[in-house]
Amino acid sequence: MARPRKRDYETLRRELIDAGGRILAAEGPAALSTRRVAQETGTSTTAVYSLFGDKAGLLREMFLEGFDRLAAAFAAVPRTGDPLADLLALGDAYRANARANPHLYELMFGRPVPEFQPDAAAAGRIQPTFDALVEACGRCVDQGVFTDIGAYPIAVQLNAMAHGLCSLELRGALGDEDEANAHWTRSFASLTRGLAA
Amino acid sequence: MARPRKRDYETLRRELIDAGGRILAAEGPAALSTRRVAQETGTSTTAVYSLFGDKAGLLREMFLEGFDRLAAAFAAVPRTGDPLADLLALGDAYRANARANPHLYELMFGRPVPEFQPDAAAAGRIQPTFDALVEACGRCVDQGVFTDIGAYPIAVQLNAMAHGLCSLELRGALGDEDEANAHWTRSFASLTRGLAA
DNA sequence: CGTGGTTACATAACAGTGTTACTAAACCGT
DNA sequence: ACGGTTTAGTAACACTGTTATGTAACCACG
Repeated sequence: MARPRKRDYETLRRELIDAGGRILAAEGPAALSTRRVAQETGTSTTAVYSLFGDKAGLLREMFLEGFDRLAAAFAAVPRTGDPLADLLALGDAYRANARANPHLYELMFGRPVPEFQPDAAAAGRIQPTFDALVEACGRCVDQGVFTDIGAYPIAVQLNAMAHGLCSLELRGALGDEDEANAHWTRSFASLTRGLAA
Repeated sequence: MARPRKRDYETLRRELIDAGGRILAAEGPAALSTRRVAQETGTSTTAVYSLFGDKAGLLREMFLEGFDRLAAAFAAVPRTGDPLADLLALGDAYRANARANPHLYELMFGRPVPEFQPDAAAAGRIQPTFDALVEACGRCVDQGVFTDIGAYPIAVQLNAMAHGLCSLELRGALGDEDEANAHWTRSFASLTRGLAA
């Protein structure tokens, strides 16, 4: 009935997203063009527009891919009997993910590409990963580690601190890796101490 | 000896920077083009390239303009006998400046425009405003408000928290203004409590 | 009082971008 | 075999940053 697709719909989709991620990581947002990702995957710009509708659509998928990776990193954090340690482990996972995918991190939490800013639907995908943080905070409250001002406000504070530190570190403002480590541990020590019961 | 300048060198320079700021605030980074700022100031793109060398050069000046405004906001914060109150006032000034100039804030601390990222010289201009924060932290340490882990590490923690909260708020992730206010006060209450002696 | 030289400025061209018509190609039901 | 329908690639449009080219304005000098 119709001309068959050269590649599987899903594989082409993934190839384009991956190519975008590779270009973004290797050469930054300025090099990320529809022609480039199309050429990189051996197809034409039409693919981008039929699959994603838009360059923003492609960026949206890369954005979501970034959150999938973060969610996977969070899921890999074990749930021990020490909720505070779990919380700090989540922070480490957040940081490691940001360092491993700096450009995706910028795409997710910065605003590096003017063509795209997360819509409500995309922002909704953030929720699950944030829920993991809230859940861990809730366990800290339940076990009396933190004073109960609500798990959500606590999560916001930790999130703000983690994001702020990531921003500074990715910008190189936290010195070398040892210094950055020290800033991270000190910062979360202060904050969790202030949150403690 | 030569054709005289239509406008004063400095005034044209300022007009271009202001036009850039206006466009950035009104229509976002996507609308910020050399043709546009030139047209807006009644001149041609040549002015941008002869004065700033580059679009990145114009962005650089806007970036520095943003820091000048932040520095002015910091300078307007009075120095009372209560260093902790002064510190919180600095935080409020930081937040107010970010809310008043959201696109400049993105240019300064986000990475919204791919054509430009702050070079070392521009980054050096950040120092004075950060020094004001370090100084206030130092006074807190001196008066025994904070445990002495060093004024600089303390400033980094406060800076990270402030930037993290600003990012979340500008993204609309902190709810309406009342909720955002609550998050700000709670967060700095926790952090300063954790830093307290 | 011309006139040449030097500088300022504007226009237009170049390469590259996102985006979208248009056209060719390939399959499958008839 | 053939025709209809869907896919995919090409090329065009309007835009971007950037640069080269041409023109206009002034002043020193003859």
